[in-house]
Amino acid sequence: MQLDERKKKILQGIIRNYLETGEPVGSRTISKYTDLNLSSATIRNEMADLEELGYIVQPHTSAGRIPSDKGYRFYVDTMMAEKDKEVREMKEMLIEREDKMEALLKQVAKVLAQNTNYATMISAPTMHGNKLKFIQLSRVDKGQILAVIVVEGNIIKNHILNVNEELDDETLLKLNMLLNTQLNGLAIEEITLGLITALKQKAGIHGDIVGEVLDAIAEVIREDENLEIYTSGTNNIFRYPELADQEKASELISTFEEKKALSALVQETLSDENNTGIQVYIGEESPISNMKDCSVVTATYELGEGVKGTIGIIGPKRMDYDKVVDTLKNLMHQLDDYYK
Amino acid sequence: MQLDERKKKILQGIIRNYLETGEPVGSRTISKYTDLNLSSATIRNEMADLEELGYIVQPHTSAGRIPSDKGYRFYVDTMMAEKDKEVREMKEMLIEREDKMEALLKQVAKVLAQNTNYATMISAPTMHGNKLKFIQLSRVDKGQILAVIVVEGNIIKNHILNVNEELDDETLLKLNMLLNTQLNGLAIEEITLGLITALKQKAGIHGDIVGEVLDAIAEVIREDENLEIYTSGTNNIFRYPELADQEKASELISTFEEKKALSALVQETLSDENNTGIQVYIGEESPISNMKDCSVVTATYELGEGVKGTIGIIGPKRMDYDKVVDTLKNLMHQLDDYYK
DNA sequence: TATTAGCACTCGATAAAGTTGAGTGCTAAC
DNA sequence: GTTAGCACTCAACTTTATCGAGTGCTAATA
Repeated sequence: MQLDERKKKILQGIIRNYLETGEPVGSRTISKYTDLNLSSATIRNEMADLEELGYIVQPHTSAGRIPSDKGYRFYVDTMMAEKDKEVREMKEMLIEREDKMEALLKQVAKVLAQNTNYATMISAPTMHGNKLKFIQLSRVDKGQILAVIVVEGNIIKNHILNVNEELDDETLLKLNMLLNTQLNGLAIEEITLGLITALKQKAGIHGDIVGEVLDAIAEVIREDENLEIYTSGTNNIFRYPELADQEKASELISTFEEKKALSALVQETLSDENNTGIQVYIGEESPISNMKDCSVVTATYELGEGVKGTIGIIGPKRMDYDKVVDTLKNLMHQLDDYYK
Repeated sequence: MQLDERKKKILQGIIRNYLETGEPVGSRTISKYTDLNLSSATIRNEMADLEELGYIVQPHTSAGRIPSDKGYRFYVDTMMAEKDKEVREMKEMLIEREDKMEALLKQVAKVLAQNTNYATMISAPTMHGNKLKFIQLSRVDKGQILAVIVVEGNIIKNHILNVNEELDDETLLKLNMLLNTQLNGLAIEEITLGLITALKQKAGIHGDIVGEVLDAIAEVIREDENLEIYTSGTNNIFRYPELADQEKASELISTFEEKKALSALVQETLSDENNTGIQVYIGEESPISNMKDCSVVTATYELGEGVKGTIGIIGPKRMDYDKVVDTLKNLMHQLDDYYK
């Protein structure tokens, strides 16, 4: 049995209606709701077929039908390339520019949550494959050296080193020269053990400090691995009764708080090769088991030169996929423009 | 009518029992629970008195009694200066040192939440009254200058300035010298308009850049005003049925997410003059209206020289005040040791 | 052959009625 | 002052009844 045009229309009607109301959809509703002019009895027959095909399910014997994961998948896959809604409000809100990446990301998460009424997350861009742009050592105190490390994409990391020896200005200058000439322009992966040894040797008696700086750089990478994730709109889950019961809500909220779990989602999204930009995970498809009752829509944004991050929207399975996808697309263009 | 010794014992019994069970406490329970050897009838008489005095209330006619805010207040005020429990586990967890303040604070919030089973928050230390320690301008790119600002307490802020003019190394060095000699050691409040004008004049044609750096410093302060707050254990509120219904949970969770509201709490705590270190807000006493069904215990920590922050524990009114206070005291010692 | 009207049936949701039991206040006796 | 005893209260829970949206199936219709 195949999905003919009429079945598609009915399925679409069921899903649309369910997205709106969150209640199981009965045959009579569809009979009136669609422009097919069929009686409820006919619809019932078709619905029985659709159920057999696995697109819809009955929560209990005498109830209407709700979409199965397969049904949602069908809907998302086939019926989504149309609309072009305005998200002007968002544009305006984003215009309050923020120079700091962190603040910007938080802002994005917030605006997105407000706009969609779903929970949102955004990961800070990882600097995988990125190049060191600048290193600066400064003495801030006796025995304390501040190392500032700038990576392409203007991601800045600070690190304070405690040193025993007193360093005079001249030595510091030399060390700075050395580090910058040797390391700038290198991708983090390119800093090999051989290079490190050579560097230490050149630094002579101050090899220790060079070692510490390199450790700091390594730490920057390590830190980058358990990446920063900002969330917002967590309490939106209470808008959807199917997620709002205590057990589920508690689970979801702790998932949001414990960013580690979310990073699985980020990794999954970033690692996808044939990435068209936007992905939809429905129910069990999600890499996070706690989200089996949710759908997750993710997008990858890029701030030039491989600096990539992920935006995610988490809501009930009956989320408004059209709107969410549009919103994300729009947002990605915004970000592109922003870091032009 | 006054609280005699027996009434105190009964009140204490009621509160203790209620803290444990969360259920209204009846006269028979107290009759058995305490070592007073009184019948339930006598207890009933005493309980009627305690109710009249406002220390306990009946949720409905034929139920046991629960403590009123006044009852909790009495309990907290009088019965809290004794115990000395071990919080060894926490000590161990904290030993995994983190060099970055931010990570440390997050860690503290998390450990605290795990230890107490309440929701926790911690504010990053404000640098009110603090002194500039070090300023460094570096060229990271054509037309891009990185300004690193270090304040006492080793709080580091980065700021990228976009400049039109090309700056050569020598000029940069001069500017660095100028800024450091003129500004280092000054409290942020001491940078007056007069000083700014003088600085710009000295910088000559590069006055603009000095202006921008000062703006950045100003921004550091501004940023400091809407301070960083880290939270953890939000989902612990689901452990307490009296907070876990949808409406309350949703409100509380959005309060936690919207850090602005929490900052009211921080301000309140920090501004309290006769601060003995730990404060308890019961129900309506809290500066955050959404928390009228909670109790909040706050502590002020200090990392030397006026760098102060706030730790807060938010739970139900029937929270285990003894344990929480102990834990906080202990933690404050830890932090003291840490930044000795 | 596809569609539809009709009907008996199912079953969650809601309401109504009944039951239980912890807890109270009051009184009278100790 | 303390306590035993008793009638009373009332939230919580259980049981029963009712309702109605929705179904599957059958037979009639176009």
